[in-house]
Amino acid sequence: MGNDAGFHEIELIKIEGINKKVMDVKMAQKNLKSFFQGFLNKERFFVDKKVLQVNYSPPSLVHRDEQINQIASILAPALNFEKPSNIFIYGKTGTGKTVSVRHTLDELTVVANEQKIALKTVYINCKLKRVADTEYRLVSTLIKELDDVTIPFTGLPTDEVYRIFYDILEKKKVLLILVLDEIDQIVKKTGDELLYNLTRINSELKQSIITIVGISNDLMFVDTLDARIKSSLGEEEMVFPPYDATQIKDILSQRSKIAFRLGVIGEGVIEKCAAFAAREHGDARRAIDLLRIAAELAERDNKEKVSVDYIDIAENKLESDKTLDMVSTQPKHFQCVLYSVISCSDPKSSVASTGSVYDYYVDVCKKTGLRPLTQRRVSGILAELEMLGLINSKVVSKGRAGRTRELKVSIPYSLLGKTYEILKKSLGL
DNA sequence: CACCGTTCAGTTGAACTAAGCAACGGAATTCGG
DNA sequence: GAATTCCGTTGCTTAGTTCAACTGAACGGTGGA
Repeated sequence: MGNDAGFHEIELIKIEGINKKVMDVKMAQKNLKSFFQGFLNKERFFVDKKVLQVNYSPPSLVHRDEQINQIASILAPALNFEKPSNIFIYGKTGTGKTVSVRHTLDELTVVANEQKIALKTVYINCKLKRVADTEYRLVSTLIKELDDVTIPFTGLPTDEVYRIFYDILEKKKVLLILVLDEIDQIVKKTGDELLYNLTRINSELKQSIITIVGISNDLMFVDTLDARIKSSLGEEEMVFPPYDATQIKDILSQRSKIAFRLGVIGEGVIEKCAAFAAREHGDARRAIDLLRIAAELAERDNKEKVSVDYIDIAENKLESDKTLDMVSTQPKHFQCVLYSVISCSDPKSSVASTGSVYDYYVDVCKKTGLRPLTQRRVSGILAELEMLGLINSKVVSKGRAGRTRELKVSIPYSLLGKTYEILKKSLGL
């Protein structure tokens, strides 16, 4: 082969590199110490950061009293161990659906505990891949939440899993309030069998009761259901309207009072956050994230206070973190397909056709040693990527030139380069 | 020019397959008496 | 002889494959005005 010499050379360089690295590390460690000391001594922006995190449930919710009262009055019969109606809640992301439900359930649980009522609430997000994205997996996570019994992740008949669930419930004699967040996702993917089975179990239960609280972003969701299920399930429906800018402002000021040290939030910062988020169909979660990230960035830069400029930076970071994270956590083949879509996009119109993408994909697979999947599967993967919002597609017929999906990457242009790099690295190209 | 059948390049639904797993039941092995 | 271990069988889920029907607008041929 004759590359022995070269090999040694590389080794030598490596060793030299390591020596250099050791020195760097020593230096860095010295700096690191002072860095950490500085970190401690510095006046921190945050008093209680978790107030601004996603799963924080505030003690009181502004601008959702009406909805909370409604949920509460629907669920109140639970306190007499009577079955509350099932609820279906619709609304765009960040309109406070999840928080409101959680808040109400927390309060309800407190009262139920005082009254010694066996009330149990379980919250499951149906979108989570590999956790609750099929009927089997959802019921098995449900069981795990309920009784900490682990169900094998494959091998059992779904009926059996339902039976275990049924037995646990019957044994426990509880009133279970089951919150299924993003329920439209799982139904779209696996059909409405799940809902049917849950209602069926409910009618068979003698000792226990299940009430389902379904949360969906898709207003049309209920129309896609079978009429039988609709009638037995959609007993109560609620719609959460988006927040307007002033409401978001209220939410932000309420939270920032707890989260931040006094005076670190600059003039107009909250207003700007609110305006940004209101522009995006009143997404309060986004507004909160924006504020948090802006503060984090300002703090990192050793600023006195959070200024308005940081919100723009935060906006970019928020967007990029979200997409880049999503891209890097996809399975290999998904990444490969996405990479192909980006590569095949016509520089002018930025669209790609399925055929060219597939050819390119097969090439990429060969290069990376991946076994290429069939076109059918790739078609499915493209559909899933579209669900994730990474690409846009439209089926177009081009007459004699056949039919195809026009694929368009919907990753913002500013992130495309970075995304491309991540994909390349992850695929080993 | 209007109309209509053909054609292309995928799309999409359904049936099927392989891999990985659990439960079951019978055979083989071990063990204490 | 009873208890335990081992092993093959069966049946399940899930991801992916195979098969085939379906799609819809441009193309191109036909006939009528």
